[in-house]
Amino acid sequence: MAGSRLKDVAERAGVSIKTVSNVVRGEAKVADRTRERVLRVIAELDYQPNASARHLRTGRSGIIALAVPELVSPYFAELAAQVIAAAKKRGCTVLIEDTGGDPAEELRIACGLSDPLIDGVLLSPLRLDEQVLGARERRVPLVLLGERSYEIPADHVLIDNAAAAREATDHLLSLGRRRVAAIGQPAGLAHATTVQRMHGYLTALHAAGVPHDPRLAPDTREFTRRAGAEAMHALLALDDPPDAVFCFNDLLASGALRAAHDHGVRVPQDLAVVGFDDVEESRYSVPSLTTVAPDKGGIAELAVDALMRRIDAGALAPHSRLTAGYELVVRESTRPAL
Amino acid sequence: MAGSRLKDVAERAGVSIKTVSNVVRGEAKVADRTRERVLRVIAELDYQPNASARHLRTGRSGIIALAVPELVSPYFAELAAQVIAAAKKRGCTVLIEDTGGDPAEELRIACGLSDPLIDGVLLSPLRLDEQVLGARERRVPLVLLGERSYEIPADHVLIDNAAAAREATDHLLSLGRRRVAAIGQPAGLAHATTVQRMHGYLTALHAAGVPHDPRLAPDTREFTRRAGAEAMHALLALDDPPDAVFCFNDLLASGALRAAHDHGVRVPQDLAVVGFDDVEESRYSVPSLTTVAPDKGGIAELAVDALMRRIDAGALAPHSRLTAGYELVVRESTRPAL
DNA sequence: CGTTGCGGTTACAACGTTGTATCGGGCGTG
DNA sequence: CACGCCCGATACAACGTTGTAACCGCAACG
Repeated sequence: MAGSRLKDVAERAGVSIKTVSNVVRGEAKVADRTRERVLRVIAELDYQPNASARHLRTGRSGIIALAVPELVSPYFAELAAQVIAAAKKRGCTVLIEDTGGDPAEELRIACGLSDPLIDGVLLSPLRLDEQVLGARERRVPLVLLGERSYEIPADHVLIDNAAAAREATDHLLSLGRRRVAAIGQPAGLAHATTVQRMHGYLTALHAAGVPHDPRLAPDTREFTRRAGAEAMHALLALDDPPDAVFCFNDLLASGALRAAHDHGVRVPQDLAVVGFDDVEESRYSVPSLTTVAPDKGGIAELAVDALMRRIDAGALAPHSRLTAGYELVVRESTRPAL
Repeated sequence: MAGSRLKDVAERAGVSIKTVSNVVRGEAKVADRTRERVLRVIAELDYQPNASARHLRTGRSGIIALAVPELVSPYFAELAAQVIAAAKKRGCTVLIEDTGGDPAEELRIACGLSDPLIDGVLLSPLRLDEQVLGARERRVPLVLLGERSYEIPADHVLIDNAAAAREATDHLLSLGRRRVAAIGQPAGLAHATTVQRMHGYLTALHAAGVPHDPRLAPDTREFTRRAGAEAMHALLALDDPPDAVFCFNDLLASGALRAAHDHGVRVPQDLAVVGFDDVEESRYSVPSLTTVAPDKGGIAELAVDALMRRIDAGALAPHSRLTAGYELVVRESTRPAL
């Protein structure tokens, strides 16, 4: 039955409630004979622990929240799926929040949500100012996903965006391209991740002795297909348009491919394109997209582990900075046709 | 402070715990003067009700689960975002589960998850057999998303898949195409939604006097880009290949576009393509995709409303069958180039 | 033979909330 | 002036779980 409690099991097994509780959690010592009997009754009654009562007593709910800027963005959807899997492996459930990239919403979540049921939060902040974040009052265990520009008191999991961006740009340069554009430089104040990618891009250009033309790194409002298409459109309207472009994510790249097509520009012959994220659709686009593939599974595992450590350790333990891997996946958008 | 309880508020306001509880929920009568005083203290202490304690007492947690076959599938990600928004509007939170399309997992979820914390479940079953579902024991309030072939005792929200599929096929026929293929017919036993779409496709062919060629509706393992590409590949290898194809979702269509490109087949000139779902990427693919756009917002609203009614009404209330709208969006993949 | 120690078990209280029953006092009525 | 009534507020118990401390019987030890 659905509504069976420790008490029911205890009565039927002829032991005390606490003994059943001990068996369920495998904590204290229980004689083998007793354990077997209890386990049998548990199976018979299909006993399921009541999460709320447990939480009320222990302060642990086994629920963590994952807050992403946009769930409809394929990268975050893929990441969310990985986080759910990683959490399940560790016996907890994930509650997904969609901040819409709104800083107020992000702060609300960093402060523990409306819901005090949450054990901890994985936050992928888009625009949230790091200093505001550092000053937050309610200290819900928190792990940040993504690079941070400032030193802030929180664990975070990241990939080496600068190195990855440099590798992507190097790849374009190695094809002999010299007018290498970048799409993803934000109009206003910079998101830390973006800064890193821009930095990697500039470093690669510099190392190759290619001067940086600011017109090749147009301002980009958002990380969407539309914005990518608009930026590409503008780049192709230049007197001396680029022969390669590094897009800061795959959505931008997807929009860029689309715009190139509209202009009759051939990819990769006239324009080589590299993205970032390796979302699934990039393998099937026309042409398929060369992209930096962050190890999403690794990010999820590291993040969930870090959060669980933080939950156990309290706010005092030192903050960690964990780095996951990445890989440049070369596909048609930078490979000469056969 | 974070940890303030009814008791703290009560002491500070000089009233009993129960009075504070009454003020918080606005249930029983409280004198205006008392209410004001209590509200002021609540604000001062930033009191937040403890969800677990409340749930323990009332049996309501304010958390509903949404179970989808694959969160990484853009359609489900977009739907999930809509559901989260609809639930937030009604003051509850959504816990997302990824069943991986596994019938056992789907059944587990339909039976109330491992987590009895959940008030109710929105389930989008992929392969779960309806009769098994009807026989489930634990009656967690449940609303199904998607068409059901059998009469089963559960609320469900759907769109008229047969009519939508017919409209999509009619559109292809109206372009003068006569060898209209369909991608999405499953190999094994049929998913209800798929049956409906197949039915709509056949109805349209029949109404137009076009004979049905079974070779034009190849078996499809999964609803993925890869499967779409494979199916299209097979179709284009026929002696008399199709001049149009209706794909049962946008992922299949995306794969089909990709395969057409690989074969040097031009879309829409040589092959017109229609998808289903209207996921965002379909607006930006090359060529952009004509597709059936279900009203995802409407589906989410209807589903959450239905679930909340079910939670309130108990298992006894009659089951409802709610229909959301859809729309055929015509884009480049069926529109002659300018 | 009494004491100590220990493995196994139990009783009890608490977590924060809400439903039920009760209480007190001011008011209108007989 | 005594009575009953109703509004507003309160005390208490319960929801299902777990931490703490106590308990019991038995073996080993002094």
